Amino acid sequence: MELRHLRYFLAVAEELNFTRAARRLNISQPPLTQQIRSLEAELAVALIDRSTYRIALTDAGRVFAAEAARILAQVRNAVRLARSAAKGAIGRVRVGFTESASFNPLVTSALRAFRAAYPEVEVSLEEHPSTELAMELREGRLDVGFVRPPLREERGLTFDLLEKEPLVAAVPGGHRLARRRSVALKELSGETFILYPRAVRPGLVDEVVSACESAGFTPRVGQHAPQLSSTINLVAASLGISIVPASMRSLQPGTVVYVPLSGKPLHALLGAAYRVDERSSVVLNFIEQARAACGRRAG
Amino acid sequence: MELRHLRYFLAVAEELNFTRAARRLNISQPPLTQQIRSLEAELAVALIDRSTYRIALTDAGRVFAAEAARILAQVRNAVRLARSAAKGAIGRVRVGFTESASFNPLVTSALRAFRAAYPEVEVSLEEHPSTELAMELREGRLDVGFVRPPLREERGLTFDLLEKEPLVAAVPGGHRLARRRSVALKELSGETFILYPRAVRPGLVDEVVSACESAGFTPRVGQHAPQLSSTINLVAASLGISIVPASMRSLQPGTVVYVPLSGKPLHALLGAAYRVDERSSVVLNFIEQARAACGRRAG
DNA sequence: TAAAAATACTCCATAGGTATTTTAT
DNA sequence: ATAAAATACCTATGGAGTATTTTTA
Repeated sequence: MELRHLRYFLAVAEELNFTRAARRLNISQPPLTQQIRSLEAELAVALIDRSTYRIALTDAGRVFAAEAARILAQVRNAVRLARSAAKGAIGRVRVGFTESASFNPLVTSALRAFRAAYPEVEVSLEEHPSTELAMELREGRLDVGFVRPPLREERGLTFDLLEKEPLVAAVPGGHRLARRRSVALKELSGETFILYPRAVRPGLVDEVVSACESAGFTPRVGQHAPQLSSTINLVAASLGISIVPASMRSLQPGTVVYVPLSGKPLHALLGAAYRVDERSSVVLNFIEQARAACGRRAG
Repeated sequence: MELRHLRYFLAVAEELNFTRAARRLNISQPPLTQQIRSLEAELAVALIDRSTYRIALTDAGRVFAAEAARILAQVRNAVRLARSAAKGAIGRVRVGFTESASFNPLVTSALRAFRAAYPEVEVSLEEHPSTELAMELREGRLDVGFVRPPLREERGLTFDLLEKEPLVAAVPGGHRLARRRSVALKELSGETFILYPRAVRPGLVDEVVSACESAGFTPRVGQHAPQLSSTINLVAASLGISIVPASMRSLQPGTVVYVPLSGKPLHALLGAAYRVDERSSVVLNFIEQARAACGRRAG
């Protein structure tokens, strides 16, 4: 059986006249009769009652005509859906982000913009440590990652830089530097630092440590914190100070003061990572929206 | 587009390998490639990502494969439904009956038996005066009618006799004949009769009137009742007596006594009427069931 | 290099056309 | 007598085959 049989039979069922149906189908009457007969032979069911002058549908014919109409409608719908999917207007995008990225307004505004532009696309969100994100992306369990470079292994991944965000010092409320409008990096040389394990967040740690070394000292690490948010909690508990991306300001547990750094600006980079061979329009549209959100923010 | 394209594409989508898919489809690989390409050309959408060594589905391909699977399942279902309908196992039968037939246990047991045998068939029931039933049947608004002959116009209709039911006298509770085990027709010559208008129920009226005339008197009609059930109500109110089918015994409003008639038996006929050119298996099955119910009752 | 898809052709099955007959009213 | 479906026969499109080349890992 082919769709041709359904199209032809539906025309006959609607016209109840082979000659008119054939005209409507732009074929001649004999092949139409032929096709309907072969359909009936395949089903082993009479669809048309030819015993009367005006042909009529049998019970089976009525049932089959209704089904044929549904099937043909579903075929039209399948075409529509495939075209939508090709344009990236339907489908799914699996987005991952590191904890620190989740505090950045750019990430949330990119998500908002994408949902508005592509309401039919399902967006799933997952938080992972930076090191895991690269693996999830390469192995196809995630499509896009909001990350801070460098990724542990960038093979097979593209990184689009979205934002260079200043780093600021985070100090407890009562700290000697808490009232300052800005602070030079070397003024922190005597402080106890709270940092995250290098294994899980190499980019940010390397940036901070090498900057301190440029300023002439090696930061004394009093405590490692597994999460950026727990870093802030430990700072609030006066266990030390830290250096964090400016967007962390939105996090205010107890009394933590964020003091801009003076001197040579230090930045945390934020961007979107995705597979170099990514071809999904949904995913490419998502990255496009993220870049656009970034442009609006910059401009 | 033809179902062939869907079948072929689904095989490729499942195997992710043209050669294996072709083997599964019992065709060679080049025509399969050819058909998939022509499908993609018609949709103007890439369904398969051929840029890698192992081919992959595009987003659109995944969507289309899912739709293709649904469509093919629906085609299989359409075939199944058409075959069911041809056997008369699904569909609809519209049954009409006269008021007097509705009191007959044969009618209700035929309906019960049919519903048990063909649970998927929708049965609609309508009550109409005998004269209307014939028209409804001939014009195709009903499929089967439980009627008492003669139909006003039987052209185009077949009548299957199901039962010959004795007629009995219906008298008020206090009537002189109420205690009798049986009564001869001529004993009713002095009574006032309650009959139904001949226009709406010719069969029964003619039977009764001609029987009375054979017994040597013309029944004196005191009252016409539009319904058989109102006839019984009028008898209960002592406005007269009547002669009704024995199955009316199930109707007992107030005190009405049904007395068998002695002498030459008088019968009301009950049967099923349907179009002579009826070809619906559903309807033919229904009539078959009615005859079977009748046989069980008789045997 | 090996495995798989694409290309180039050949062939033939069958969808579709034309002419005509049969059927039902 | 007429309208419509069925039959008979023919044509040619395109689906499928074989052989080969190209591509990619």
